[in-house]
Amino acid sequence: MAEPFNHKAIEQKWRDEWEKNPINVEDGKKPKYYCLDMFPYPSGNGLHVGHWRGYVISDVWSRYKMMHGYYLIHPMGWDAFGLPAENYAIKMGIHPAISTAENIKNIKRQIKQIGAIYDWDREVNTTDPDFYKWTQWIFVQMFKKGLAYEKEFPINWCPSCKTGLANEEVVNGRCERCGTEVTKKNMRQWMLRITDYADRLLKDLDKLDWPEKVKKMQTDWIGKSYGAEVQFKVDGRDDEITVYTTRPDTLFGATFLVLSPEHALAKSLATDDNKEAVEKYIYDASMKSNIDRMQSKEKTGVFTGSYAVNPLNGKKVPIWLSDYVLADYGTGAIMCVPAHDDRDFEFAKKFGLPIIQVIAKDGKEIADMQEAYTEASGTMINSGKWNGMESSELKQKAPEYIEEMGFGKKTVNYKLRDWVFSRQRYWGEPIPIIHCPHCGNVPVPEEELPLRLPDVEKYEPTGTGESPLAAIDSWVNCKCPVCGADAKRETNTMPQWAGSSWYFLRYVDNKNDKELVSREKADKYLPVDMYIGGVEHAVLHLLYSRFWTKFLYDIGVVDFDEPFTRLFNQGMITGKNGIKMSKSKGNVVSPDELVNDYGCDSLRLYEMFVGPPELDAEWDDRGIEGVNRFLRRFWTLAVDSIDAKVKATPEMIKVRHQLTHDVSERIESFSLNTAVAAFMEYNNRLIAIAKKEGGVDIETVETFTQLLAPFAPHVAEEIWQRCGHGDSVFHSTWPKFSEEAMKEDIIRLPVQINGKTREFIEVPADISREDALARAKEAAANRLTGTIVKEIYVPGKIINIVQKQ
RNA sequence: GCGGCUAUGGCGGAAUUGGCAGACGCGGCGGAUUUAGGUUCCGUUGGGAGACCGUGCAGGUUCGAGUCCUGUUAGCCGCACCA
Repeated sequence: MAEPFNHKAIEQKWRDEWEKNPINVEDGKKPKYYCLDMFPYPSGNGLHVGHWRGYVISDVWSRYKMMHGYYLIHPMGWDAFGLPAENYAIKMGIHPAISTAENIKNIKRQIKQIGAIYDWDREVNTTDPDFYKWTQWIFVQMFKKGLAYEKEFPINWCPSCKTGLANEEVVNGRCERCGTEVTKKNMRQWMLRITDYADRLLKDLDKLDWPEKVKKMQTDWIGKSYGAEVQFKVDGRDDEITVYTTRPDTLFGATFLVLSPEHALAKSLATDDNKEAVEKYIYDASMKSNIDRMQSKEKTGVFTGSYAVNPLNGKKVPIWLSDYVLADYGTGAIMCVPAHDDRDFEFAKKFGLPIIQVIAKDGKEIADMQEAYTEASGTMINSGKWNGMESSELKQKAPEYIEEMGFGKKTVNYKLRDWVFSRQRYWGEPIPIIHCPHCGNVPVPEEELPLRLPDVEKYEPTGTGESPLAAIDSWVNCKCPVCGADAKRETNTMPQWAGSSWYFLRYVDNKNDKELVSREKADKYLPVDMYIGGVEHAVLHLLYSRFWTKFLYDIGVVDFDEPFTRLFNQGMITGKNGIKMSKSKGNVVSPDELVNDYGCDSLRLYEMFVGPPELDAEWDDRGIEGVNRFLRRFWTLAVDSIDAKVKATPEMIKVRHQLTHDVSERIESFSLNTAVAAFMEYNNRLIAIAKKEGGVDIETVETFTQLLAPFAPHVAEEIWQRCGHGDSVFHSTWPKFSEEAMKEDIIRLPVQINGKTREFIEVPADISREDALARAKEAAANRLTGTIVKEIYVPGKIINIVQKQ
C-alpha cells in the first residue's frame, strides 16, 4: 500500500528545491515566451481566492509553455503608487511608503503560496526611484515631443479623493475609485496628447489577439466618426458658427442650430429680449453636475434671438442653446435636422420648430411624422440640386461638395480626449518639470532623474487644487536648469496609471541604470505574448499602455508598437449569489486556510475546476473536496503502480494516448476546467484498469504526471522523481499522442428510428455503411414496421433510419 | 435607448463541423468497512408508474437542434444625448 498523501511535506520539499535550483533557466537556445499577469496594487486586505484564479491560469499556461521548450518570462511586481494605496494609508494613518511596503510583504507571502513559477529576480515596484526614474524619463521625452502640455480647463474632479481625474476614470459620472459623484473644476493641468495616437490605437486593434469585447470597448471609447464641418454665418453679424455633422447629406433639412451653453458665442448671441433667459440658462447649466445632466432626459433649451444662415440655401434658421449639446465634442455646436435625428426631432417638437424632410422613405415623404427617420437610405427631396440623389451616396460625397462650395470641410472626429495626467495628491511620481519665470516650463535634466518624491509629514490631499508637495518650500523652490533663475517645481504628481503603462518593459531588464530597457533585451524578450487579468482595465490601463508603447516605438526605444500580443480576461470569483467579494460584505474567502487544509495543488486545481476561466464563478468551498479526493486517488494509483512494475497492456496504451490528446487539446483552447475534468475521468478509468491488472505501467504514470504538472506542480514533481527521474518534470517534453494509438476498435453506435435513439449496436470502428445499416436493422427489427424512406449513416457517430407508417 | 454576454438536473458545470443531452465534480440516497462519527470503498442519482417528456419562452429549417434561423423574456456587463 502506498504511503498516505502528505501535501504539506511534498509542497515544502519542492518549494525549497525550486528555490535552490530554479527550473526556468535560459540556455541561449530556447525561444522565449512572455506570459504576464496584471500586477497587483498592494492592498491591505491581501489576496482572496479570486485573485488566485488569474495567477493560477497564467501559471498553468506558463508551465505548459515551458514544457514545450520555451524560456519563460513570467514576472511579478507591484503597482504601488496611486489612489488605492494612498487612500488605504490615509485610512490607517500610516505613511503610504510604510503601509505599501508592509502590504507588499504580505501579498508577496500569499503569492508565493500559489507555487507559481515567478522569476523574483525580475521583480519591479513602481514606487522604487530606480523604476520611476524611467516613468519620469518617458514623461520628459513626451514633453520634448510636444505630447505633454499644460492647459487650464474644467476637468473632472473627485471631491472625496480631492484630485482631478481622467475621463477614463469617471464611470457613470462617478469616481472610478471611490464612487463619489464627480464635479467640474477649472484647473491648470498636465495633459498627454493621446488623441494624436487615436487613429493608430484604433487601427492596430486589428492585429491583436484580444477578446472582441475589449477591442469593441476601445473602439467605442476612441469613437471615430466621419463627417463634415459646416460654417453658418450669423445673420447680421460677422461671426460664424462652425458645426460638426456626420449627416451632411441632410443639410437642406437643417432648420435650427443648437450651441452648447459653454460655447464661446453663447452669451453674445443673445439679443436684448432674450438676454436674461439666456444668461440664466447658461448659469443653470454650469451648476448642473454631470449626473444631473445625464439623468434629465427631457430636453431643455433657450432661444438666443439670433439667426444663422444656412449656407446651402440662404435660409435663416434660429440659434438655440441646449445642454444636450456637448461643449467638448466636435465644435460644441450642431445643425439640427429634426426630420432625421431623434434628439433634434424631440427638441423641435418640444419648442415648435419646423421639421423639413429631405429623405424620402420608401419613395415618399412621411405624412404624419411621429419619429425621426434616421436611416441614410432613400432619395433626397426638398434638397435643391441634390434632389433625386441616393442618401447613402450623398452622405459620402457631401463633405467634398461642401468643401468645393467653400463653406466647410471634410472632418473626422473622436470621442477620445487628451489624458488629464496630473493629480493633486502626494503618492505618485513627481512630474519632472520646473516652472521658470523666464524660460517657461523646463524639464528636469535627465541626469537629475529620478526626481525623488520628498518625504513629508502631511501627505493628505489638501482639497485646494494644490498637491501636498506645494507646501514643501525647500522642495518647490529651485533654480531653472536653463538660465539659473529662481524657479518653482511642478507640484502635481502622476496618476496611478503612469507606472503601469510601461512596467512590462522593465521586467526584462530591471537592473539597468543606463536605459529604461536595453534594446538588445527588448528585442530578445518583448513584447508580451500573453497578458492575463481582469476586464476592468479594458479602456484604462490597456489603452494607456498601448499609447505609451507606441510612443516608445516612435522614439526608438522598442521595435514593436503593440505591447500585448494576446490578452485573456479571466472571470471574477464572487461570493454566494454572484455578489462581489468585499470586506464590507464579509464574503471574502481567503486562500490561506484552504492552502493549509488541502494544499496548494488542490486549491490550484479547484480554482481551475470551478468553471470556464473566462466566466465569473461563484465560490463554494465544498467543491475543493472533489479535487482533493482526485489528487489523493491519483497519488495512490501512481505510487502503487511505480512499485508494481506492471507491463503496459494495449488498453493502457490506448487510454494514455486518449488522455494526452484530451488534455492537450483542452489546455490549448484554454478550457482549463474541462482539462481538470479529463484528469478525473481518466484517473477513474485507470484505477479500474489497475484493479484488473495490479497497476498501470510506468509510462502511463509518467504521462499523466507530465500532463498534470502545470496544474499541480508539487505533486507532479514528487511523482516524477519517484518514477526515477533526476531532472525536473518541467524539463521534460510535453507528451505526444498518436491518432492511430487512440483509436477504439469496437464502438457503440446509437441507432435512431425517425430521429429517436432506440438501440445501440457494437460494431468495428471501420464498419462499412452497408454492414452498419444491416446490423442496425437487425437490432431494431421489431420497431421497423413501416416503409423505410431514408437511411443515414454518419461513420463513428450515428445511424438514423427514417420510416413512414 | 444602443451594443455585448448569459440562460442546460437540487448545485457548479460538460457536449469539435448540427449526431447518444447531463461528462466531471458537489450535494443526496443505499450498502460495505468502523464500537460510533469522520475517512475510504462499492452502487445509485433529470422528471415520470409507464408510453414518453425534458437545454428560459414561441415558432421555423433539418433524417436529426442545447447547437442554425426568426421572434420573445429574464439576468449580468459595457456605452449612454458624441450630432
